[in-house]
Amino acid sequence: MKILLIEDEKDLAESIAAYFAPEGYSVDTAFNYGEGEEKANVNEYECALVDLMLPGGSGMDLVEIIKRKNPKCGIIIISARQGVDDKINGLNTGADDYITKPFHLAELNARIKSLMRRKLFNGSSIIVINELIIDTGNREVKINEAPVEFTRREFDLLLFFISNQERALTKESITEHVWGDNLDAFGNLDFIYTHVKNLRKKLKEYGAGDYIKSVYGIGYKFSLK
Amino acid sequence: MKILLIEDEKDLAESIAAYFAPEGYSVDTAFNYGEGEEKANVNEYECALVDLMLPGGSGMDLVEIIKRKNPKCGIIIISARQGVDDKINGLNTGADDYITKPFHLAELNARIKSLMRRKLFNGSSIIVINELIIDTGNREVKINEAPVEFTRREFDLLLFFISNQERALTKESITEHVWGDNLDAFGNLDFIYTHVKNLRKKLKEYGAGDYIKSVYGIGYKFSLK
DNA sequence: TCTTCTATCAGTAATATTTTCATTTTATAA
DNA sequence: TTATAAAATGAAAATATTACTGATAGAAGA
Repeated sequence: MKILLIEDEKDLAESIAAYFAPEGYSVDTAFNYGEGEEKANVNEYECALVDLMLPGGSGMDLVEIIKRKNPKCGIIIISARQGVDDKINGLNTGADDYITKPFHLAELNARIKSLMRRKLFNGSSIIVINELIIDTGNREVKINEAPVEFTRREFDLLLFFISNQERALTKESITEHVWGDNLDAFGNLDFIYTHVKNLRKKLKEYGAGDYIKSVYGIGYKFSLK
Repeated sequence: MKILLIEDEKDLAESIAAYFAPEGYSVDTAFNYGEGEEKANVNEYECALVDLMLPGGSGMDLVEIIKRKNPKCGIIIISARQGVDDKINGLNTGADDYITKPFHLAELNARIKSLMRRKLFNGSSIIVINELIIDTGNREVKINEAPVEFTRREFDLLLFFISNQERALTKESITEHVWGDNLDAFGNLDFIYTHVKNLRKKLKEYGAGDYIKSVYGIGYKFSLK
């Protein structure tokens, strides 16, 4: 996910960028108004973090510019001010959330996740399929109300299945989407068997239905029927 | 739960009241010394949040007044000062906890919860867990009747653990509560390992049980089982 | 100053995850 | 039915992640 960070305190900007790198976010930093405007116009971001007090102009104006250019971009205002008025102003110009300094990066992270969730699935990223409840944001799964731990691969695999329900998926396409392209160009795909096996086992263990069907010669199909 | 908030910064007071309303706390606000004294004398509160710097007098005196009137009332000092001396003074006059500005409402909330938990143990500030005797007021610990010295961090860590028995605590939440916000924004949490190590060592040395369990991938859990 | 406490680090251990592999079972077409 | 390819299975090896330890240097207090 691409994030635009417009913040003149270099230390803070660096901390944020460093914190989010392992989260898989790529953070583009602008240190003043002009830089922020330029980057916002040139690139497409899914999320922008905008400080209100910037050299060269007000963050509030940037919020409007970003929103006009790409209405889908989620915007979080960062501010040192405490007043409630600013909060209302910020949200009225199109920002989606507001956080005041000082803050914990963990909290900023939570807010970004929550925002993305709201954006992506018009309200929530929680997918309910019979006895399965999948929270794509927190990567948490519940089966019959009980929380169940899935490994990274298991979760991604499950997610790929449920976002392609009732369609036969080739092993090639599964690997491509779940494992990405850092795979030595379609050698041996047998490891999928093991992962499907583990996923099925875990689903069965907690009493979920037998949704993952094998499609001989092709791959698999997630089907409720 | 009834909370008395004595704070002259109106914005902050409003934020606190607004934050706690949905938590089910009813917050009474006083904006200066006199108002605070009057409310404390008229009503019974389970918890008081007292700013040290108040128009009309020192919050420290209010702490004594409140404590004399109702010794069961939990008191958290709010202060803009950074010094440790203040902290010690505050705790000696009868306050139970101390939080410095600026702080996150979530942290204040956590401290109130934790304080209430400690109070509930038996009304006094002495917590007995098998061979452990912890006096939260004097910050003294006895193990099998023998007094044992703990450093500040060790004591706070132990206290946080026993206030959250049988619950897995993430490293993040531990740092947030024990180290507070004077931390360079949640980079590396490895130092926890050392403190847990030292705490475990000291407990073991004096013959206490092995109560601090590791929870792989999460953090720790204080458990008597 | 000297001592104690705290934080950081590197090396090691423990645990979890992913992949590989040999074997067995199953499905399909001739 | 039978030959064959595909899929499932369990175990074990290879990786990756997380936790622990001891040493140490810097910070804070006495």
